[in-house]
Amino acid sequence: MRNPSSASAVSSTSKTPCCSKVGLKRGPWTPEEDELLSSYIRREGVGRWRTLPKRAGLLRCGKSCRLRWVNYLRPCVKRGHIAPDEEDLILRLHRLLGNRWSLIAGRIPGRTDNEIKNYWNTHLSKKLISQGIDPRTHKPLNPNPNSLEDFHTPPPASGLNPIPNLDPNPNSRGLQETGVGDGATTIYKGNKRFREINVNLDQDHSAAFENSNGNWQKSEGFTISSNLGNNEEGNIDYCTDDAFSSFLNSLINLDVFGNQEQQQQYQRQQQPNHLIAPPDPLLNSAQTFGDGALWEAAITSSTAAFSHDEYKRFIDHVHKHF
DNA sequence: AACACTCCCAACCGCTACCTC
DNA sequence: CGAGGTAGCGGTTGGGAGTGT
Repeated sequence: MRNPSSASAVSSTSKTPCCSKVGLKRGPWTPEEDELLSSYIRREGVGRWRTLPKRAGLLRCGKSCRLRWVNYLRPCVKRGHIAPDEEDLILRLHRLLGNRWSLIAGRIPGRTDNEIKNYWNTHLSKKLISQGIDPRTHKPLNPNPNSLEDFHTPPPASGLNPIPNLDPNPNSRGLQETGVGDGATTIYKGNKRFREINVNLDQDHSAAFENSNGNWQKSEGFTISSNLGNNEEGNIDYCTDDAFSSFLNSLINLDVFGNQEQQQQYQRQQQPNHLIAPPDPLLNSAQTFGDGALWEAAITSSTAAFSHDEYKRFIDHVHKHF
């Protein structure tokens, strides 16, 4: 969209981005270019982005082609408005993960990191600010504890809003080609890059609620449960041997139940003469985890079989924000 | 109708980590 | 082990659409 001129000017700096080469087109993609790229990838598959443009007959850099495919042309990309349940999930994931857009996107079927990032920057961050919440830390902008009631938001009209059923068609998101939207996402643990299979949130939800009816304390201990690994169709929706994924989902589920507890507490408080501000669903877990002791215990438990370095980056974030 | 302003989001940039030789 | 190439990430930009005056 920037620099809609057909050929970019070569940067005057020593940096020479791949698409700044003379003769390569930049700016908005035309339908013809989209078709060229789509048909080529349908034929040949993704990968080798560097040489793809030439082979596909495109006057674009590979980087631009990849972005166009990942963010727009992939069949599994879901267009349209972010649903309220998706928004709720983004908020919770962002509080857990920070600006790890690709990691967040990997858990919201059909949404790209770019889309989520844009939505966050244009909608959710402003929404949180309007509620008096720091969008970076999810903590009150005003640290004065006496002002907590000012930023508390009323509970959702529909009541509890646990991790939603985001995708009515479980087959609509598959394990496809490699790339950001391939049903897997790249995550960083320490200095290592890992490929992580997307979690089917529906499965997680059912597992979470199953636990809630029975023994959801399993989640608290972040035990890596093999029960989460398979669904009835036998699809690999959950990477059972990826403890980090399991751990993250445990956090999400724990977040849900943190909300549940707070919501129930709030409802109990909604008796006459109990005009206490409702708990902010966005702060519940922060409050639940309080000084981070529970996080520490949970992380220690869940990482028993893994090196500390692998989780360091994630834990740093957790400690920073909780 | 014309202009100004704001918002949205597709696309690009710079950086980092991994891979290959 | 180091250099170069590649892929992917988060941050940022800016044109177009929408809205207000």
